[in-house]
Amino acid sequence: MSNNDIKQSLKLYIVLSRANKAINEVTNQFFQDHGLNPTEFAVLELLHHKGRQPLQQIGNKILLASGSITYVIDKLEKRGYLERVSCPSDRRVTFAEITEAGTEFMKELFPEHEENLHELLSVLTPEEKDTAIELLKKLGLSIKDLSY
Amino acid sequence: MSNNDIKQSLKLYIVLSRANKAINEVTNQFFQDHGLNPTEFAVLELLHHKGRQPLQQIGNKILLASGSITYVIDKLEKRGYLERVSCPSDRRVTFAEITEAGTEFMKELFPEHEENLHELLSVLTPEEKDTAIELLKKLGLSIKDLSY
DNA sequence: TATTGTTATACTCTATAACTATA
DNA sequence: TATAGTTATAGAGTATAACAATA
Repeated sequence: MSNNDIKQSLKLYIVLSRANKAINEVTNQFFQDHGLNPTEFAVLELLHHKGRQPLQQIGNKILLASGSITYVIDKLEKRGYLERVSCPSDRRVTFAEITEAGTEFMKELFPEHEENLHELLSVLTPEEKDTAIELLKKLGLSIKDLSY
Repeated sequence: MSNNDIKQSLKLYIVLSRANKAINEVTNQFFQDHGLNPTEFAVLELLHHKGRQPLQQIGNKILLASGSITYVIDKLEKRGYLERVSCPSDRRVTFAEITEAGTEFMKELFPEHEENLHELLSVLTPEEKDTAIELLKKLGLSIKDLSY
């Protein structure tokens, strides 16, 4: 493997990092303008799109320890965006369920989030986006596989 | 603009985020194995490749407030990887300069970092990497422009 | 007056460990 | 015994504001 191949990989890493960072700066600011941090948005998005979830599973999906989940869920519950619901069949389990207010909030927020992203990515044609999606998907899956 | 275009952009955002996250999990672990966090690696990399820098400018380049820069530079100085050098022509200014030990450290670390990345990206052919570089570079630059 | 860097302080987020209650 | 969630606690990293030295 040549030195040029190494440099090419480094270059790809740099442009990938920069593109990701540039997008995140915009989306994180958007979340913050609406009183959320990225973790909180991730939780609300999960509950909004996938329905109520046991706290444990939320922690697994967004990679957060149980004590940290309690903290995040507390904050969102205090703001009225979700509520805790006991599981009748297993009384150890608590679901987080998005409230009416939380649903309204996400119905407003999520399409705006999508449009922000669409605008940020507008320099690429639909064909270029398909190409990028294919390459990045292959890359992401491959790296996940390598990690196991 | 159609709903499908919006969904395509969302999809691109998701695969981009995931690929980036997958890479960062590996590189951050690599940094941590060598006693550094990503910010500290970024500072050392800057000094290693671009030479000594006024503290203020380091803060600008890696987006850190002046009080936080003092904290990071303190930590790296205590480990012997850099030292503070007064600027003779403007006595308000302090440079951070990488030491011999820091240089040796980076001469060992950086090629290993590059090889790790190369392996992580090995699922893509050189041609695919060139395509990805071109698209992501265009994307990153365009978003930066949109922010101003 | 403006700028550089330091100090002191506080805050946010996350992890860990001990605990309670269920299973 | 094992699991779900809470509580208490600690730590890392960052930001802010007040400050001293210098321009």
